[in-house]
Amino acid sequence: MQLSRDKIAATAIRLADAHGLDGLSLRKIAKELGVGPMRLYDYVINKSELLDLMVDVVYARIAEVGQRSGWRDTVLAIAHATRDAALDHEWFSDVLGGRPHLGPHALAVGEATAAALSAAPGVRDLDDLQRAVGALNAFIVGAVRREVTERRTTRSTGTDEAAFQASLGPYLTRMLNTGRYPTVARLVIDGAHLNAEETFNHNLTTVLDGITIRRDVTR
Amino acid sequence: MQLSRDKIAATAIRLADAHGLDGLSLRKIAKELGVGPMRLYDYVINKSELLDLMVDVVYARIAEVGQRSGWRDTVLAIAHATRDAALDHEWFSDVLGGRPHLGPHALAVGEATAAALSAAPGVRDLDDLQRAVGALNAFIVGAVRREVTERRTTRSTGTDEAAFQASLGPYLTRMLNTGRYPTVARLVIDGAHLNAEETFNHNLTTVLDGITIRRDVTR
DNA sequence: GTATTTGTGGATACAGCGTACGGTAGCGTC
DNA sequence: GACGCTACCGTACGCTGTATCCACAAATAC
Repeated sequence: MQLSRDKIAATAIRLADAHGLDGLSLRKIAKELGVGPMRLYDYVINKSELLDLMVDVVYARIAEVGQRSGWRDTVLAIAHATRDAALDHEWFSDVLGGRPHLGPHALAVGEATAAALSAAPGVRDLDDLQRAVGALNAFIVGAVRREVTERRTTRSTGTDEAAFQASLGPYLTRMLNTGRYPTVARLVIDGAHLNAEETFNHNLTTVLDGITIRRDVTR
Repeated sequence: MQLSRDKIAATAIRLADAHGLDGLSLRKIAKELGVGPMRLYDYVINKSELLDLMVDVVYARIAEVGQRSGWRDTVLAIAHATRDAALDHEWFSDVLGGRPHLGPHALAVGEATAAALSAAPGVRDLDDLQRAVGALNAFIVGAVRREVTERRTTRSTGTDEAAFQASLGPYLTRMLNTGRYPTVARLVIDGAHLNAEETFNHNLTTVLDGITIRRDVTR
């Protein structure tokens, strides 16, 4: 079977989906492909480039959502596609924001985002656009990371409250019982019921609202 | 010289500051402390716990900003302290949002943030607070990561335009010259002049504005 | 004072990692 | 037939986190 960058990236993604980024090694990818580890270096400069490749494959999927009718719908679609991609490929969130995304599909997503935002009210010039893109991307990166991290811990601890109490509880409940973190305690105890997607949606709206507000004093 | 968790964490932080998280190893920390690598395991369960330790030391510094007069000043102070800390300890941004922050000082920062936000207009109940904290933290995490990543690439490529063109240019300019990314191209070419701190400030205001808006239809 | 237990620091070892390097087999060209 | 070139391959190096064993010193028991 003939190797190729695409095939290598595809199996790397499959392995990373299954065992996380830490569990991913060139040796395992090579073994999965039935070749020696060094064969991969004929197609890829080093592991970091392979990661870039994997990332851009994911961006390709995000870029598929294409253009919607209005700027807001487009932004919403891209944001949700990014979130969906990160939930399918949790390792993606580990890399989000941590390296420049310069692959062709990543650039396509960036272009679509920027083009949409440039049509938003409150985005008057290039500086506004620069900042709007920054704010939106920052939120998406942070929100997705947060959600994936949360999902991982609840998966490792178990979903029900009893298991949670048993694993993180001893330390965390002791901490919260000190009374030094009353607000956090209330959030932890009472706040678990919120739907993740709804929260993402709501906060995305929050950020977009902030962007589209015309402020008189801009700083 | 007597070892301690604090001393280990301190030297680990120093090494990580100097050589990044990838360049950090238990062996190097031990050598720096003049002991065998296995000694560290008397104070720390594994490398991951050491990382948690390091993270909480940084949060201690962030927590120092304490309470300001109004909720907004408090939030601004915490956000800026987080940014400052990440710029001083770039590895901190690699970890931001990627693992639960449950150390005492991290909880203190979370408490201060949540307490401040609970006094913000537009935050009416616990659900609002939960979402506001999420939105704010997401933005901070994303913005800080973005800034550190950007700083790293400009450092590795060189700051002036010529060096940039030489290192990333061949690929990136070729990409941008395809004409498929016109908006991104304009941003890259024209947008480098913005001050980072100002941008952070501006976007932070944007997010806070979004939070404090009272929306009639909340979803 | 001697014997025995206990704890503390060190050295060694293992499995796995990314990747540098040297060798070999096939093949087109003189 | 000889040669250089290219595509493949296995081996090897230095590094990682960490488990395990071992020596020695201090403390306790008789």
